[in-house]
Amino acid sequence: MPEGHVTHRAARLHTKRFGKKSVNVSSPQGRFSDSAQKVDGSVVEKIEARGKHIFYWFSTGEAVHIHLGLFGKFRLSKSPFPEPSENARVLIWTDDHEMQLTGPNTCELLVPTEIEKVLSKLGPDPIAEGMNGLERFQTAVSKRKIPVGRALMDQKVAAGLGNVFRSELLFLTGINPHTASNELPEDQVDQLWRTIVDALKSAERSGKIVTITPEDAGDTPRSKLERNESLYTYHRDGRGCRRCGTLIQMNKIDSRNIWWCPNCQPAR
DNA sequence: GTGTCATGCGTAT
DNA sequence: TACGCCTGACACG
Repeated sequence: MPEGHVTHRAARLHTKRFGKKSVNVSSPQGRFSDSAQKVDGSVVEKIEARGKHIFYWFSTGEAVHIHLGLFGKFRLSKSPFPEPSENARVLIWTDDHEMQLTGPNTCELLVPTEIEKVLSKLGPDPIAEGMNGLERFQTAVSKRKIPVGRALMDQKVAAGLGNVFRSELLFLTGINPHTASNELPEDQVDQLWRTIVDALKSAERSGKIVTITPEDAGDTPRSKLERNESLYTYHRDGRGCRRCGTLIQMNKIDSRNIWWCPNCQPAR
C-alpha cells in the first residue's frame, strides 16, 4: 500500500535486518532470476528510498530498483520462514530474516548511471529533504497551470504523494482541489509543503496515514483510530465532513477519484 | 467461481 | 483518454 511513507519506512526497517549483511537472493516467481543470481551472496551496502522508489545497493556496485506500483507488497518474516508465495518476485534472506516482494510495478537491477536517470525524474522528497525541499516545491507548483489536485500526483512536484495524501493534504490546508496550481498564493504553497512534510514523516513513523487532528478525533487517541476514522475525505463521499458536516464530494481527476469538502475547501 | 476495486505509472492513440 | 502490467481482498451468486 504504497505512498512515500511506505518506501521510507521499508528502507529503515529493511536496513536493520539486512544492512551490511551478506544475503541470499532468489526469485521464486522467476521473472527476476537472472538479476538475483548476480547479487546472490553479496553484501547489502545500503537501502534507500526516494519518493515511491526503493534502492537496494549491493557490494557489486549495482542496485535493485523497486517501485511497488498499486499492488506491490513487502513482507518481512523471521526464521522459521513461511513458504514463499509462488508470486514472490524477489526473496532476500539471511539466517534470521527474510524479505518477500510480490506484485511490484518495477523490480530491476541497475547500474549507478541508470539510477541517476530514475532520480532525475523526481521532485523534492518531503521525508528525505524536509523543509529544504520547499523552494523546489514552490517552483514546481508555480509553473503548473493544472488543478492543484492533479499537480500533487506529479512526482516531479513532490516525490511520494499518492491518492490518499492528495485529498487529505488539500483538506488540511483548506485548498479546493480544482484551484489552478500556479494561482495558489505563496503563503498557501508554503503551508501546503509544511503540511506534506509533517504528514509524511508522521506516517513513516507509525506506518499508517492518520491525518485527523487531535481536536477532531474526540476522546479516542489517534493511534487507536480505525482506518475509516483516521481520514477526513478519502473514500468518504456522501458522508458528513468531520469538521462541518457538509457532504464530502468526489469526482475524478485523471481517472483517479479525489474527495473534498466544499465548505472547508471552497472554490476560489 | 467471477467480478470489482485498490494508496501507480509508462506507453500508445 | 485508453490500455496494459502487477496481486489480493472482498462482495456476490
